[in-house]
Amino acid sequence: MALKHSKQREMIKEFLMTRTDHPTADEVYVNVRRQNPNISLGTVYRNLTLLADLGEIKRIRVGDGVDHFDADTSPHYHFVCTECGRVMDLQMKNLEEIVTLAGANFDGQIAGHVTYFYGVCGNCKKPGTTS
Amino acid sequence: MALKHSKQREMIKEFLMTRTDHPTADEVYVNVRRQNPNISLGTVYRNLTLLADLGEIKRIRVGDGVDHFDADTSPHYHFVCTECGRVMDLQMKNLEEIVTLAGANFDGQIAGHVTYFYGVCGNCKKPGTTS
DNA sequence: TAATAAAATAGGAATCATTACTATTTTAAT
DNA sequence: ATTAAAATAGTAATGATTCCTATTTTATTA
Repeated sequence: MALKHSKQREMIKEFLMTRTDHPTADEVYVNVRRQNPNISLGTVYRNLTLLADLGEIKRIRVGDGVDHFDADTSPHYHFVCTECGRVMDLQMKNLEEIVTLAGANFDGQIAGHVTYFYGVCGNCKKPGTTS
Repeated sequence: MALKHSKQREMIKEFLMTRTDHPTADEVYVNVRRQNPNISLGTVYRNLTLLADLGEIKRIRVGDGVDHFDADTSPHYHFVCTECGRVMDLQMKNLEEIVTLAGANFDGQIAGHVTYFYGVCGNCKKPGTTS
């Protein structure tokens, strides 16, 4: 833990660590405001970006137009439910080898890949379960 | 070709078909305006969305905050250059089998995957080449 | 401990991509 | 030719995110 965090930054990181789903900046804002009603949305954004730059959290983009954040920085994949929009973790091995495949007929230098999966989550599959 | 396209819609699709890179809505707008200086940005957006919904073009999201569009609707992967931001095609086999891997320890129904690669493109690799 | 400097905040304004709205025009159908 | 449907241009609205600035908090130093 190189940098000493401000109170609000610590709060934001703590909150993220309690969550296995992957909140958006606004969700972080709404929740953290319960402990600190004065915190501003700008502060949430600034600190999420800072934490992501430090590598202490991860920014997740799954094409829904909103950034999600994850306190688990270990490499893993995500699933987005096309019904409820939730983003959840997937238990599966890393696919780094596909970078080699991708580089085989390509001129440039491939540094990495982004992969996520989509479909209907376990909750939405069960009819009548609106949660 | 089920639906008869309007003049501007046809123009947009034609333009996309001439491009192997993957223009954004604004790039489409700027270019198509050369043939029809009166076309509005709203029309470009509306028709790109319509064409994508019809399956005649594909919307590509590579996490740069802007949608790109591709007239090639066959399944293939993309590469984003972290230097110049360009989005280009990759020559490689489809990885649909990873959906099975992803579904192995997952509760829901996985319908598909999104994968793209990033790194430095051939052009940006060569130092001094600013193009 | 008081004074000074640096870092961070709250709150609001600005930005940028995209979508929505509406009066008008174009195209199709009768 | 008349009427109805579809699409457009142009502009306003939206929503996520970033930027700006006066003020506050925290750290540093004498």
